[in-house]
Amino acid sequence: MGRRSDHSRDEIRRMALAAAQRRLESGGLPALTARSVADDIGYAVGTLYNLFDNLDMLVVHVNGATLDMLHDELAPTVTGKSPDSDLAAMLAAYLRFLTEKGHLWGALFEHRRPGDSAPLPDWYLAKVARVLGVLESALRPLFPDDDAAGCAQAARVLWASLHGICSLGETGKLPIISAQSVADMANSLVENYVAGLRVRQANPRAAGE
Amino acid sequence: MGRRSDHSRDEIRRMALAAAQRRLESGGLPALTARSVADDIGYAVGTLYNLFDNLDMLVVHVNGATLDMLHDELAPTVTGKSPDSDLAAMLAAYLRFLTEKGHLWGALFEHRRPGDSAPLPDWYLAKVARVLGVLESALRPLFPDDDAAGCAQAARVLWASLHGICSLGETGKLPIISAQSVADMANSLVENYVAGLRVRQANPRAAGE
DNA sequence: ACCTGAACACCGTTCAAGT
DNA sequence: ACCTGAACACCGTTCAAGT
Repeated sequence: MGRRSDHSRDEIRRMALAAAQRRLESGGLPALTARSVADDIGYAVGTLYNLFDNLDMLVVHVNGATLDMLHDELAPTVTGKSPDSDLAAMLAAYLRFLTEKGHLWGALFEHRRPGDSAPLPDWYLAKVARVLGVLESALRPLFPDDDAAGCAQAARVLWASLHGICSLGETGKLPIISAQSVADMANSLVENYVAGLRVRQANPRAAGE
Repeated sequence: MGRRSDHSRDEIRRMALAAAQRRLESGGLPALTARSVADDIGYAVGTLYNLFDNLDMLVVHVNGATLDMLHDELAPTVTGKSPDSDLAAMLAAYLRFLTEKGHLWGALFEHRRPGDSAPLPDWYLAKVARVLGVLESALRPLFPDDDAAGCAQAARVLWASLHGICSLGETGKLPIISAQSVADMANSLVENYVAGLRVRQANPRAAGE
C-alpha cells in the first residue's frame, strides 16, 4: 500500500499507547496483544513494530505512564506533620489506586521482559525513583539528619514488602492464606515496621530482645 | 494408533510431572509447554489432556510438590529456643531455597490461572497452610496464650511481605529500586516487624508514639 | 518513506480416527 | 480404552511487496 499520512508518526504512537492502556485496564496483560492494539487504532500489526521495538517496549511505556499517575496520587499525601499520619494517608491513596487501577498497577510487576531485552531505560528508572522518593520523604523524620541512607533503605524495604501484600491481593492469592483484607494486612505491616524502626532507632542493639 | 501399555496411567502421570518440574527448574514457566512435556516423556500432546484437565492443573500439581519441598526445608529450623534465632534460621533456609530452586519457587506466584478455572483444590490449600504453620509456630512465643488469632495474622502479614521482597528479587526488579541485597532487605523486614510486634504487644496503644 | 498483510514459528486445546 | 496427530484459533515478529 504505502504511507497513509492520516496521522503523523507521533500521533499513531500516542494512539497505540492509549489503546494499549485501555486494553490493559479492561482485561489485564493477557488482553494487550499486538493484533488487538493494531485493530483498535485501525492500522496493520506491522505498523506497531515501526513505532516500538516490540510489545515489551510498548508495555514499558504504558507502565511509565502508570508510574506517573501513581506519583501524582501519592505526592499530595505527604504533609510533613507526622510520619504516622502521612504514612496512613499515603497507604490509603496507594490502596485506592490499587482498587481503581488494579490492572495498570498489576502490569508494573506482572510484566515479564524477554530474556534478551536491554536494561530498562533511564527515564523509566527515574519514574520509579520518583515514586520511591515520596515514601522516603514521609519516613524522613524517623531518621537522624545524618542517616539519609538508612531512610532510603527503609523506604525500599517497606515498599517491597507492601508490594508483596498487594500483589497477593491483586492476583487473588490472598484468600488462600488469610481471611484478613489487603488493607488490614498493609496497615499491620506499616504500623509494626515503623514501630520497629522507632524502637531500634532509640536502642540500636535491641534486635534480640 | 491405540493404547501402548508401555506404562500405566499413573506412571505416565508421574513422568509428566517429573518432566514438567525439570522444564520449570531449567527455564521457568515459559519453558513449561504442553508440547515440550509431551516430547520429554515420549507421548503425544493429546495424552497430557487425558491425565490433566489442562496445563493449569499440571502446574498446580508441580506447585504442590514445591510447597512440600519448602515445608521440609523450613520445618526443622523451628527449635522453640527463641523466636529471634528461629526466625533467623528459617529466613536463611527460605532464602537458600530461593537461591537453589528459584524457578520452582517463582512458579508458585507467577503462575496465573485461567479466568474460568475452578478454585484451588483443598489438598493444595492444605499444603499452603502447612508452610504457613511453620512460620506461625516460630512467632507463637511473641503472643499471649489466648491470642492465637493475632499470631496467625502476624505470620500471614510477615509472609506476604517477605514475598514482596523475594519476588522483586527473583524477577530481577530489585536493582531497579535498591542497592541492598534480598537478604539484607528481608532481615530488615523481619527484625523491624518483630520489634514492632514486641513493643506494640507491651504497649498496645503506642502506634502513634 | 511508510504501511500492509501474508508468512513463520510458535502457543493451548480438541477430537475424529486409528488400534 | 487409550493414544495419536492433524486441526483450530490464537500468539509475537518479520519482511517482501506495494504506493
